[in-house]
Amino acid sequence: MGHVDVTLPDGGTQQLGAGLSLSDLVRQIDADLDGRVVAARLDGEGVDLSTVPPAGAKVELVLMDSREGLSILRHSTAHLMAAAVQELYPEAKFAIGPPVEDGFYYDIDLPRPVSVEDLPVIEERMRVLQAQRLPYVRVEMPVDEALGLMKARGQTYKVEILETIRRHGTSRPDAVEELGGEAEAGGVVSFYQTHSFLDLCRGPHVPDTSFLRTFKLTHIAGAYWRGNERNPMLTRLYGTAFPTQEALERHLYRLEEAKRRDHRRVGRELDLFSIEEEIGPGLVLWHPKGALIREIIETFWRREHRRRGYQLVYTPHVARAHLWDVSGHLSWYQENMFSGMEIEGQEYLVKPMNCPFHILIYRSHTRSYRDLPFRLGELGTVYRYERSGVLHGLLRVRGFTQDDAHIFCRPEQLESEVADALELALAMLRAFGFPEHHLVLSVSDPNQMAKYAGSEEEWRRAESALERVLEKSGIAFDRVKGEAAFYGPKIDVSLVDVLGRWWQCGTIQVDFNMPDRFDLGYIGEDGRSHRPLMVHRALLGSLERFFGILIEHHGGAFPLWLAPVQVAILPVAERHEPYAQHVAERLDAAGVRVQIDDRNEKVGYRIRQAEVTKVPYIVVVGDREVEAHLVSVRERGRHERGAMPLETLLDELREMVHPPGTGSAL
RNA sequence: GCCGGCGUAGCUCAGUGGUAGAGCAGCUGAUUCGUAAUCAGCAGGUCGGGAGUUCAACUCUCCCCGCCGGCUCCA
Repeated sequence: MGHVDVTLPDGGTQQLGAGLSLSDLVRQIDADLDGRVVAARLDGEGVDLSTVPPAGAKVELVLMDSREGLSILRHSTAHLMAAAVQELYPEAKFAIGPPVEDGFYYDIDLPRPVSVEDLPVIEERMRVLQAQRLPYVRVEMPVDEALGLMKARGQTYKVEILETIRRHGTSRPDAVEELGGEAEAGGVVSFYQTHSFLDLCRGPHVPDTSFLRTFKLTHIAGAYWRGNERNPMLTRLYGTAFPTQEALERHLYRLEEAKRRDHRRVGRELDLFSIEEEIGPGLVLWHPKGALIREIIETFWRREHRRRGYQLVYTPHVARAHLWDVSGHLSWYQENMFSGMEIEGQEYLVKPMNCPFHILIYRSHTRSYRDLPFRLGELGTVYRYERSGVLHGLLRVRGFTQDDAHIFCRPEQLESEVADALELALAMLRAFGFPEHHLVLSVSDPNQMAKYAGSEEEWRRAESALERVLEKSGIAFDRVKGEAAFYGPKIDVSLVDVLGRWWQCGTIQVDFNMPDRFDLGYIGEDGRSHRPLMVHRALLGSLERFFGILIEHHGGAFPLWLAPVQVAILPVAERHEPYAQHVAERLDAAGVRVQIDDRNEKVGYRIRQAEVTKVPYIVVVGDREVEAHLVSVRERGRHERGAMPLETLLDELREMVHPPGTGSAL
């Protein structure tokens, strides 16, 4: 018997007896790895462990707890779930069942509706199957044969997928370019057999069900076939799987943590905002404490913008239909606009965006090149019709205030304007406690230049200006082709919150369309009229949404400068109230937001109240403090710091109660 | 919008066809208290809205409103 030499990722080689599989290789390398390796990569291609490697192959083992291994584990679990569903519902038709961020799902066309009560039944069936140590057997066959097989089994969705594959050589024709062509039309496809469930699937999979450790079916949702609402609605069964019980428990804990921080819950508990059915969905009431935080955010925002040469404006909430016709909103945005109202025979529409108003301010005078860059900022409230199913607390609403600005500049000023806007965006986010960001550059699709406003030359210059800004920033960014709006390329800024979630907030967009539509101009050094460039930008996005994110990030325990009540003062008994009043006045004079809690309750009760409402500082004053002119300080989160002179506390608070700086101002 | 679930007091939730309940919050009183809930009493609900079935509906049916989880992260 001969043997083959395989190369391992560490550069070493292993000899493997001819005809032996990768499973044998794993056992040969280290018996401890057996069961922890779920699949392998052969020369970069994912394969099952049952594969027999050819001589000279480069082998990488995929461990269960790696990102890739976890996906395979979940994907295999999705097949197990499908096998269980097929047993319980023989007429079920299967669509797709991929692994996702937190687990996996399978979209299934079921003969009757199922609810969460059915999940334990399916899960139980899965456990029975799992215990049988069923193998995942790979079967390859020509596309035509596969089509015949799936047609015979009535698996209409699989038939559709196979027809796409036959036509395009891949299941996703739009991705052909990225994948570099993939298989030739009329090629071979693979199936995986688990118990009686045979599924069209590229793989790889774990060798058998004993590799699956701990899984849980989580919820059910509807999902359109191929995400298109003209297609039939399928039942999507969600589940998750992990290599260990502890990992599953960590995941469940994280979900609970997210629930604890949910801004809808915290917003109610801390009395920050509400959304009332009588007013309408997606329309927000800012209660006094929430409004106070918003006011602090807005004041900070205005200060930072003035420092950087923005001029702040106010504009109306409605405008004549004609304006929206000129701006083009009526033709490409009308379905998102609140319907119009008629006044004196004229139709008026509620604004979904602020740009036309800012443009008219620009156009209200003849502008000279000396006026540029001309930066207009506004906390502008807009209304947009969002479909009822997508509304979500403060994060997706119908009425919201954008921290909007429009910059009119000369082409040669574009790069520095975008750089300044990006710098401001990042500085603002850092100030609110978000040090980590993600940047995405969206550029045109060179194959579809016809659909874009502006010339190819303008696009090329703008895109390279944005790209240079990003490169100089030193922050990693993704460049996505074809994601630009028809009117110009853009940079999107996402923040990363304490739970590691990404939230897109900021956006900086070049616009080649509006200046043309409104025929904007400026007089250049040559005395002739030129078209200015226009940049739309928002940093926080919308105040409503940003507030929601901020609540969840801090779990309601806002940093000192944002806390609606910064210091709670608790007199131990009635006779200490005059002293409490004195302390409050001193703090108030230093710009600290204080509240005396002199309710007829024990100190412990009031401390609990202050802790529960996330007040950052608690000051207790009783006989000892009155006598020695001290304050007893306690910080949010159970730190009792003992008595200190009022001056000491004042010194500590004086700086921190105010908004932070944002570094380099212009 | 669509699929599934939910809607009882300000909040969290019991109540499976026969006179609407609890805890917290609120109000009143007592207590004057030292670092995460003092005690007692009172008040609070067209059971999301409307129609129907029934001797009788929070409970069963239908319509509407709202909320929650989702609606292509490559077969």
